[in-house]
Amino acid sequence: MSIGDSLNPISVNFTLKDHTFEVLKEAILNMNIYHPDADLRLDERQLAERLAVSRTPIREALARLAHEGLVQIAPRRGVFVLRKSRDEILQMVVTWAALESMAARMATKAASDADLKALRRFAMRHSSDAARAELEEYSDANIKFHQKILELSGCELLKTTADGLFTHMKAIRRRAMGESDRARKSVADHIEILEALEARDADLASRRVREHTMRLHDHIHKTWTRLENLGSAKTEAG
Amino acid sequence: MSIGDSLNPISVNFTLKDHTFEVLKEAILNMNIYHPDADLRLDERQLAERLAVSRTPIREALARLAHEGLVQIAPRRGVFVLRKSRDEILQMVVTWAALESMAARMATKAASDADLKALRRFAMRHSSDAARAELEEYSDANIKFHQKILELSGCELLKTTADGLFTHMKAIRRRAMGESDRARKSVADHIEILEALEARDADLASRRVREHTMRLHDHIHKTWTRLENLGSAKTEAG
DNA sequence: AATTGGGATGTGGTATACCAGGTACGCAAA
DNA sequence: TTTGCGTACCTGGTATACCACATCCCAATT
Repeated sequence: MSIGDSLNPISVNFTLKDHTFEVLKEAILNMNIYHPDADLRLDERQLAERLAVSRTPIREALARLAHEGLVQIAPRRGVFVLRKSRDEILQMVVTWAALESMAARMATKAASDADLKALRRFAMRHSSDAARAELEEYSDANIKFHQKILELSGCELLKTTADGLFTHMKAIRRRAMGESDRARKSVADHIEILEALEARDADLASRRVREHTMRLHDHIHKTWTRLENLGSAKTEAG
Repeated sequence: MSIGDSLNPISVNFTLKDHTFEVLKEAILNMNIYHPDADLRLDERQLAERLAVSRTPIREALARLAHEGLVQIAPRRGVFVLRKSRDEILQMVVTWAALESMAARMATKAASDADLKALRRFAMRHSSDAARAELEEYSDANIKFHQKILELSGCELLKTTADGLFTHMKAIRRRAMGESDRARKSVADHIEILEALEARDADLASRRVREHTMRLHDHIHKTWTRLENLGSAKTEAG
């Protein structure tokens, strides 16, 4: 045994551009973009100064954010955080449903029994006291359940593509979870999805995932008439 | 009715970055990246000089290409055109199937009778002589048919997301079209999809689109054992 | 002859200066 | 008071210089 056995390559791929991207993304997600008089303008020079880097990495990070749909770059006018309209959110839910239902279909073949057992264990952890559980916590677990299905499909691209929507879905699901009796119903749905997966029934698993997500779609369609309310929770709490 | 109704903002968003992106993308797609000794390295400075712009717009274009998966940027080592493995191509087909089958489902509700009539007219145009038709031409029509379905879903995000895969799918479909009896079978599939749409049968339309695309998946899975052959057609022709 | 260490060279990463287009505001004229 | 215009300033777009790291080559050493 040589010393090399315990040595792994150091992460050498660190770039300011990537770091800046993460920081900005986090900042945007944590700011209340739906507050009526929130400041949505991002100034390249100001950000550069604030993060103590030059404009170059800032610009590349902003370009990436623009590609992900978080900001809009208006040439010579400014960079603005993008408010999602209700319709855009609905489209994201539909697209998510498309990806995850296909993932479920494939998972009935690709996932091992051990995988499904682990998934069931994970889902059950929150089944008994979902209503009383901390919403924030359950919401995270909820998201994770859906991501797990995407992983179990064995198709990385499905997950990667969904991850692009993940940022938005996280906020959406959290918001919707607190409404009416959705948390309890959600748990029941998850169990049914699990059973379909365990039965290796591709059509059924696919359908249940789709219908589960589309219920979120319908819920948003009915209740989120004005999007400005999206960010109000945080505002009122603070 | 005011004059404003017929006035759209003039395209003032021309930037070198965008233009560079298009040019590079076109160039990459037209080069035979699967040729065993193709030069896959892209040099920022060389490209800048060749296109008579500075490195800045080149870099932003390359970053975008990297995000789309066409190139890989290795810090301080170089930018390389990415060869897709068979497995990655298969994943793209699966993801495409997920998006388009959902689109078909929605199209059964969102598309107007006139839309479907136009789609049928379009599909029929190549039905009679698909086998004899110029493959290149039919392949384009084939892609267009699928894109139309995505459009008819009324969900822009579905189409946008699929467009990200479009670049690759185009090459894949074209390559696969010339093999065995796929062209003729493809036409028959399209007609069946159309009939499901016209019957406003969401489940059926969704299933037929999925199975149609997954047939492409299976075909590739079986026949494309070595990916280097992907680019050989052009090489042999030239 | 094989190995190794250092420097030359090339690459993308970053910082910065400058440019052109866009906005806003104030002043002047009607 | 309203309208028109001009200017000052602000923004992102672009060009360019410099930096740190990766690689390759060659000479010095064993």
